[in-house]
Amino acid sequence: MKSKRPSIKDIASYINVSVTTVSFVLNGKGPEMRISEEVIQKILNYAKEINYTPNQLAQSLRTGKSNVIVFMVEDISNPFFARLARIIEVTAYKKGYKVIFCSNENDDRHTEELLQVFRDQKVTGYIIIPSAGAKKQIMALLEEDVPMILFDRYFPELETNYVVIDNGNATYKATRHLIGNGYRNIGFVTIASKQTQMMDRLKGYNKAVKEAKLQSRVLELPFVKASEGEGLMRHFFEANPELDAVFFATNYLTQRGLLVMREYLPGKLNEWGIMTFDDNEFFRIHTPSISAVAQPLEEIGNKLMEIMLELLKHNEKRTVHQVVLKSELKVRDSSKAKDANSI
Amino acid sequence: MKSKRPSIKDIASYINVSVTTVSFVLNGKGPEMRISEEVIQKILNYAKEINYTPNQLAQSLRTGKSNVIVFMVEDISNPFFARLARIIEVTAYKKGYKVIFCSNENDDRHTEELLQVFRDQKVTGYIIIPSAGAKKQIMALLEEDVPMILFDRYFPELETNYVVIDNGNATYKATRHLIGNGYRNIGFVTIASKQTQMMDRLKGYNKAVKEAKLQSRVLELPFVKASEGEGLMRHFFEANPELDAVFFATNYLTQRGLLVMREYLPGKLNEWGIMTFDDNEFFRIHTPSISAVAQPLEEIGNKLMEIMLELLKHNEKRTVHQVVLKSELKVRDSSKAKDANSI
DNA sequence: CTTTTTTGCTAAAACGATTTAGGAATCACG
DNA sequence: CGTGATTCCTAAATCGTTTTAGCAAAAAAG
Repeated sequence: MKSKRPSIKDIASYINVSVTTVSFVLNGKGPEMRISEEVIQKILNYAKEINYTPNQLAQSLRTGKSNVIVFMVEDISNPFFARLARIIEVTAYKKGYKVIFCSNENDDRHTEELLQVFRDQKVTGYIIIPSAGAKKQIMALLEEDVPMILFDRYFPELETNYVVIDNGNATYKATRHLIGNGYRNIGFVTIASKQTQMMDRLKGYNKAVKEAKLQSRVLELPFVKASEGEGLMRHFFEANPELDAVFFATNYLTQRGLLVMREYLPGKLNEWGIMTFDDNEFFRIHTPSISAVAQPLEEIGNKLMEIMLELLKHNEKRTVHQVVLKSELKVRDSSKAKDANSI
Repeated sequence: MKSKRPSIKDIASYINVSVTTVSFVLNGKGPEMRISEEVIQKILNYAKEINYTPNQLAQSLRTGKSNVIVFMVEDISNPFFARLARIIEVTAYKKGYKVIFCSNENDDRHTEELLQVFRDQKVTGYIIIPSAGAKKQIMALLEEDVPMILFDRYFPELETNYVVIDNGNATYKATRHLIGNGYRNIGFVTIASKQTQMMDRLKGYNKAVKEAKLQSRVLELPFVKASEGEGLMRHFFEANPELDAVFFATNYLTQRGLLVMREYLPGKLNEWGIMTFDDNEFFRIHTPSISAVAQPLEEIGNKLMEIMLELLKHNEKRTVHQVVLKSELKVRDSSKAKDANSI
């Protein structure tokens, strides 16, 4: 019952031609190789009839290409990445590629280990959020000349393909929105990081604040355990009693921050202006609903795959694809002028 | 520069033995095959020295095993699945397996298509949340006798491995908890589904309610678009003004439900008892914080991989692994007796 | 000193494709 | 008719492993 799946050989012997011929035909090289129309048709028909699909392992072994795309993010359980993964998945499968997801935990060694594994697998393409110090590994990949796209962040010194968003401008605008709604002492909570996306966000905030002649109040959390981060946030909030708004630079920080606020400064939850980077379904549900800079997930995912497919088709390294997408400010309750309420 | 990665052949010619010998040694069959200790050591040393790793494609082609584990869920962007994915990922990579994630959208055709793709790939093992009508496909896999574990739900009629949680009991207890805190008219919002996990939850609720001689008030949402679901929920809430608590049977429903409540019955948010199945970071952050039945994610993930590795080692189909894990009730503000507040 | 057994290894086929180099017929042309 | 071009196809190598079957030399047994 468990009949082996048909191979090229089966087709060959049935039609009474060589496997070479069959291979040519199935790869569309029939005409080019001057295989007669008659034979071509016979092969194609029979292949369809027995529902032939090539053994990808064999194909990969021979060609050195595996039809596997690696999608490496910081942490696949982060909703932002998970949703992106979903979008990537759909297009990839449609085009006959499989996707391997993995999380590098923003750790360079981990990144390196994973890449090592994949190198052995002749992975066809990489979509990567590089960890902070992964420049070396990315350069190595560049040298290997395998299709690769960075996203979320990139190394300005490297000529890589990338898809990012306008972090600076988005943060600038969101900060201005807060200012426009009457907030004057806006805290900015971010993590200490030299990575492009975080630097740009900080710059955007500072620009808006300076333009408005307001004071910049930044808390740069060292990359620490959640619990410690909460302590530092609390201290920051309490040490700056004049704060009337806070801007969290990533969704992760917002989660922490909201908890801290509810715990220690419950009154401020509805009083302060609150803004976050990276939207999330729960920010809509939260009371008050949280205003957010929303990354255009669909667009990012589609763009990534568009570029990837392009790279896979004709790997012309002449053109580097560098895309910056616009993000959208979702204005919700948390950033509206509170005058009405503050009776 | 781009030196080819070493193959078994390189080792063979360097040591001056046949590839057969090298293969035996590298597969630990040296002693068994009576390769001299001296040669074994030479091979192992050299292999380590040049940092040899086998070409998995070739290995897979030859052995018919691909070292790829498929992890199929409803929707990888659902936080519950994403977090589980993360846990699976860690163990799998540690053991030298790769994981391919995919989403079947709880759609049978989609499940079938995906499985078709994977069958061609000689996937080593499957961890699957089956879509409602995927019994046939699961049976087909069973026949192929490839390692497979279902989770979250299963088909009682099929003798498959599975890992699930005690849906019935957990819901029963959570409902009793609500009752114990003084709630008397508890609505149960679920989706119309004959799948084990949903049926069990409904049963658990009904049991608790009946035992307490309370009335069962169930809203079974047909599987519809979010927007329609919200309309139905709203109607349900308004048509049952005597409600004083609501139990959402999945995290997805809770999201919708909280939005509906905030929109149309804002007063009830702090008044009603609220309980949800599937915990989530945001339920902690929410005001009021939402009580939840938390699935033991770590345990589920670990158990799945434990069984999978077991199956991969000695595929003895004699024993079927069927595991039911306990879930934990996280009591938060939303289910505490509200008497104090209702001045 | 044969014969048998054990030791220590290897040749070659196989997995299922792709691709290079070329061969046999047929045809065209002078 | 001889030569060259064209048409249509194929043999065989290759990718990097695993595995079966077996061989030569040394050791043990008789």
